[in-house]
Amino acid sequence: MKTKNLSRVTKPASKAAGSGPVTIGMVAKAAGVSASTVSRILNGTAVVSDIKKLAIDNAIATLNFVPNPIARGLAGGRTFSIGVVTQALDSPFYGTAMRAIEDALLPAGYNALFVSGHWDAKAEANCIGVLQSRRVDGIIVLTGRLTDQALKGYAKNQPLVITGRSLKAPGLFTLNFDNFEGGRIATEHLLALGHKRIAFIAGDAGHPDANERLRGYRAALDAAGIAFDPALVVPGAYHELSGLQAVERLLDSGKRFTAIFAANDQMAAGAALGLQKRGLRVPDDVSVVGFDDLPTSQYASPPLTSVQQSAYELGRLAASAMLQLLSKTKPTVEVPAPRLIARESSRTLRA
Amino acid sequence: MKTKNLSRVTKPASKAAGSGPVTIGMVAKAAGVSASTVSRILNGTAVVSDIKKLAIDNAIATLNFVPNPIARGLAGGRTFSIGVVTQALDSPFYGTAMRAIEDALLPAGYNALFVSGHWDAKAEANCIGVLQSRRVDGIIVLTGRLTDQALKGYAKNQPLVITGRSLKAPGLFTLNFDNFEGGRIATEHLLALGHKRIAFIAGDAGHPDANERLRGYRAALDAAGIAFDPALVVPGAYHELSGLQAVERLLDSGKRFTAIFAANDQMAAGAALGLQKRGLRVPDDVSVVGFDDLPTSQYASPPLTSVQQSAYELGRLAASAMLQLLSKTKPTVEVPAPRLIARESSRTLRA
DNA sequence: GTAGAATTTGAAAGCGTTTTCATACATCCA
DNA sequence: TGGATGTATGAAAACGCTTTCAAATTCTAC
Repeated sequence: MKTKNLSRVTKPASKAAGSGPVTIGMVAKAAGVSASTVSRILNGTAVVSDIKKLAIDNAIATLNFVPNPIARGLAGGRTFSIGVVTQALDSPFYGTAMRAIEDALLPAGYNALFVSGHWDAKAEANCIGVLQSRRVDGIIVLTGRLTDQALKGYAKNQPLVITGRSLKAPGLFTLNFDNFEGGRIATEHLLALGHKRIAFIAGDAGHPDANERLRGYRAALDAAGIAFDPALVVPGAYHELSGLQAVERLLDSGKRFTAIFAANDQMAAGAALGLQKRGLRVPDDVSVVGFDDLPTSQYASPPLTSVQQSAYELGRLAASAMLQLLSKTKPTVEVPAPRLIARESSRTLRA
Repeated sequence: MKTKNLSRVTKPASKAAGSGPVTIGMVAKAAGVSASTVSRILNGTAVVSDIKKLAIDNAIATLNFVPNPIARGLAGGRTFSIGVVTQALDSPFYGTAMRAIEDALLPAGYNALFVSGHWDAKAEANCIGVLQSRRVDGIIVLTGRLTDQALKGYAKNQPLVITGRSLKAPGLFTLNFDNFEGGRIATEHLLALGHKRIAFIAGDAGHPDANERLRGYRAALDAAGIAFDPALVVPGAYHELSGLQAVERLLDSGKRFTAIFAANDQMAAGAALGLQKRGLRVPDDVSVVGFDDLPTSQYASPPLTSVQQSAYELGRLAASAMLQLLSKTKPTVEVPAPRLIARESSRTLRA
């Protein structure tokens, strides 16, 4: 009764004389050894004679045995699952990163547990609580708002990989994309096209990424000998609507500009729409550059020039760093440098 | 050593005299009862005297006890986790559905385990295997390619909720969006605007949704007394690029058309881009209608007319159906009817 | 050939719950 | 008052695995 709906796993309904799922004990019996020995080869925790190993491998194969992760978790303290705190399950950027994480973890025998923090430190803390209660073996935090201090604390409980910041602590590995450089090259691109009045739609101020991108924008301006004009910087919130509103505010202010650099692609899309609503063409009247290079940006109308920040790569690296952390080796991964993908939303300034 | 990195959960580091996580035994001792009794009030499986209940509740609160889901899973056969087979972790549509599922499951004490099937029956079967091995209490399959037969089989092992098809079997609940009606109203909308030559960019042929949408398109045409023209139907694959390619094929064929109905928004976006690349304006030269009403479609240039299929609602309903299934009540949820959201990508046919 | 070390193995003790089973009371009705 | 019911509780047995511990075996070296 208790185990009624826990059936054997891989083959919905096949041989296996007994009833219910096949256990390590059944394998042991079939192979003529003890359960301990089976466990040992399962985990590689000790050498067993070749003859027994063969018999066990055989029994496992014929019985179609799959170890029960729940029992494994209870007994061994490892669940072979990695918690992933993402900010939004439905974000195109993080979605891609999640896919990469899954792709990297599954072959290693780990499962990912995705939860979303909704860009809120409190919710994130909650997420981590949930994940810890599920006894995940490690946690990957995609960006997020938790303080460095809190993160360091969590890292004491299980390995932690964090993107979007730089931090050093035991059991913790950070993976930081060079947002400053990204902001710089995007601005540089527009400058090279002859633009001098470049508006910047900022990201959320509480967000380190956003601030770095702004810094990059200013650095490029500086390098070109163009004075920074605060009136050309408008706040945004990383979603389409805020990009649209930012453009309206900009236009209403009467301030002149020939290009817009938005701190992410979603705002850039909103900005492009806002421009078009006011009868301005992209890129003929105003050039637009985004950040992130979302998959859809390639198919926007017009296709959006953007700073490539490969979400897939980020996720992949985060996952492999976690795997390395779990195997007690020092992670060696490194985030690729930002790259500008020029498309049709930006063009040389018309004379 | 073994339990070194499994710490208490909610408060990173606080009271709790002993070491490591607090267990049901510690609660029992603190409350002066047996572990069985604590378990009983935890699960509500038996009445306990008010006096003891109070003492236990108290002990739980002060010790900050959180039951270990792993142990619960082993002993009780329930893991309080629901597996979700999505097709793509990074799809805007399914992303939203996943968010809804998480939103609905978390308050009920359940966690979602997301895995992706990549639109491949074999991969999906694999996913289900993984989920079953994790002993999830139920599985939600978002659309997917598995056969009805296979699904019925899986439903024998644990409750199953499936979207995108209609099927009856014990332990199984389906949630079907009316794709036929959606296809019909989208086409009707274009007809009402005066269009007569309406191209259709189809979805993947192996996909019931896609076929239903096509059926709806044909039905609307029929009702308007317009002959169906196979040359106006081009295949697509539900992503932007395929929409773009479909338009190119259409244009190259020389076949005349004044409107395009794409079987999803992503293809509609690609189609709009393809049109613009060839110097055709949307909606002035060609009207475009999509399907799904993705959040970003509102901010496309121009904003896309689409059939609203609320992914959030779908996810929410799937989750609550699952919860009902788990509590042995017959699910009562029903999918809302399709609704057309008219935006600027479609307009009356110019004389 | 044997003491001692090294290696392979199995029995048994957990891991933290749920659940069964039996016990100790309280309650009821005649 | 006494048996028959019923009800609240605790002890102990699962759940399926890992891991410790000690025994059994094999090897090494003198």
